[in-house]
Amino acid sequence: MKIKLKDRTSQVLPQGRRSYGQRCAVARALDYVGERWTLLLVRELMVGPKRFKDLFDGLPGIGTNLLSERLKGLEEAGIVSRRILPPPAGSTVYELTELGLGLEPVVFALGRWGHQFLSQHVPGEIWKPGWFMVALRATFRADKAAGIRARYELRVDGEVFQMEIAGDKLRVAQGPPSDPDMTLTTDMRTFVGLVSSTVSPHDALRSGKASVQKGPQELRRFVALFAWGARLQELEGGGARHSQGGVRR
Amino acid sequence: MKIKLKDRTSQVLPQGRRSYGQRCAVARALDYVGERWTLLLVRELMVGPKRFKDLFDGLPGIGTNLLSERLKGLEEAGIVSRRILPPPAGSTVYELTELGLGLEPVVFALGRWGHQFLSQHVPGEIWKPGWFMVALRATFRADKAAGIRARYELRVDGEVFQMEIAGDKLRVAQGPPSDPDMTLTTDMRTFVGLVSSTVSPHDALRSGKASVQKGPQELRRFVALFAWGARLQELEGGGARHSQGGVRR
DNA sequence: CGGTATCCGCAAAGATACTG
DNA sequence: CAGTATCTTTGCGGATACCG
Repeated sequence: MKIKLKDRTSQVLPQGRRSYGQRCAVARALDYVGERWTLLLVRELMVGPKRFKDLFDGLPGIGTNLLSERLKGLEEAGIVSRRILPPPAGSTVYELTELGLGLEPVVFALGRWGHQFLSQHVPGEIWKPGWFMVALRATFRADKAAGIRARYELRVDGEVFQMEIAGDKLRVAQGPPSDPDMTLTTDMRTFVGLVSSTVSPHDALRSGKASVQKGPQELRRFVALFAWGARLQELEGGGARHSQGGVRR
Repeated sequence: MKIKLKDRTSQVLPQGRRSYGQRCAVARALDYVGERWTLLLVRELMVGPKRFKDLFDGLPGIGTNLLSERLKGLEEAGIVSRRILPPPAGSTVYELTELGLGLEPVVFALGRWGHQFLSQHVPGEIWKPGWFMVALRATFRADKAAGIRARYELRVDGEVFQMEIAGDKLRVAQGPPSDPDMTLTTDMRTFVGLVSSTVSPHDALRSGKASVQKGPQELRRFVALFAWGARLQELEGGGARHSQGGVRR
C-alpha cells in the first residue's frame, strides 16, 4: 500500500491515511472506519464470513481495487481477518474479528437512524436479503423473545438464512439450519411487509406470496419479535439511553 | 427524546452527491452523514448550539468552505437548523434538529468503540474539553445515578460546562449553571485521570491539579457515574444488546 | 475464483485568499 | 464574524488487463 506522507498523517495511526488528528474517541473511530464503503463492508460481514466475490457482489459500485484496499486496511487494523476454509472448501474468506464485531452497535445505531428515510423510494436502488437480516438483528426485541427457543429457516428471493432465538439472544447466519421449527419462503417485499406489520401473516400466506413449512403457527410469533415503525424508538440509546437532550440555553 | 417516524418522502436525498444506491437503512444513513467531517460536526453540536467560528475551531483542519458546505447539506436534510439568537446576542448559530438529535446513539456507539484506541498517543493530536463532555454522556451509567439529583459546574482548561443529573438522566451544556452543587476546576489530563480512575480524587485535590468549591464530597460520587475501561462494555448494545455474535459456519 | 495493477476522468477535500 | 471563491491535491469510480 502506498502511503503519501503528510505532516498529520505521518504518525503511525491506523492505516497511515488521512486522520482527523483529534484526541477524541469518535474521531479515532472514524479514523478507522470512517472512509467510504468501510462500514458497509462491516455490515456485509455481520451475517458471517464471506468471500471476496460475495463481498464484491454485496457492495455494488465499489470496484475490486477499492474493495481490496479496504480489506487490507481493515485486516491491518485488526478489524477483519482473512482465513482459508478447511478442505474440501479451501476458499479464502474474510470475517470480523472480535474488534470488528464490536462495531455492531455502530452499524445497528446507523440502521435504526437511517430506517426513517427508507420511505423514500429511489428508482435505481438495489435491495439484498442479507441487508435485511442485519436490519432484523438491529430491531430485535429481546423482551418479546424471553422464553422463546426456536430455529427458523428463512428463504428470501432464493437466498437462505438461518435464525436462532434462544432466551433473549438472536443469531443470524447464511445457509440452512438443521431441524428448523419453521421454514418461511417468501420474497423481499412480502418479508418487509410482514415484519413492518403492513401485511398480515394470514394475507401473505393466503395470497401465496409467502409459504410456511413445519409450523405455520410460528409466523405470527416470529413477526412480533421485531420493532418496526413507532416501536423502533424503544430500542434506541444503549448505555446513554437516558442522557438524550442536552440543556439548551 | 422521541423520534418522529413520520413519512419523510418529501425530504431531499443528498442528490448530486454520491449515494450508495442501496435500499438499506445503514447505507441510507451513510448517504446522509457518511461523508468526511459530518459526524464530527454533529458531535460538536451535541453540546449545544454553536456559531460558525466555534464549529470551525472545534474541527481543526476542515476549512471554511467545507464547513459551510456540510452545514448547508445538513440543513437541507433537516438534520441541522440555522437560527439567529434574539437580541442583544444577534449571532447566528447552528443546532441539531430533532432528526439530528437522533444521531446521538450513533455518535455514542462510535465513541464507545473508538475509545479503545485512545491508548495510542499520537504526538500532534489536539484535545478539546467539549469532546470530553460528549464522552461523559456516552459513558454515563444511568443505574448508578438513580436517585441522584445534582447540578455540577465543570471548568476544564478555562472552558465552562454545566452538567445536571436528575433521576437517571444526564444533561450537559456549555456555560455555567445556576446554583451548582459542586464546582470542579481542573485541566483535561486530570479530568480524564479522575473519570478513568487512574487518579484518585484525593490525590487530584491534594496536588492542586483539581479544586472543588461547594461540596468537595461530591467529587467521588461524580467520578463513579461514568463507565471507563472495563466497565464500558456493559453499556454496549442498545436494543440489539442481546444479539451479538452471529452463528458462524 | 481471488485477487493485483494501472490508467483515466471526475468529484471531494484541503489550502488559502478575499469579501460583506 | 460569517462566510464565498478559487486553486491544488487527493480519493473514488469504472474499465480493463493480467496473474496464480
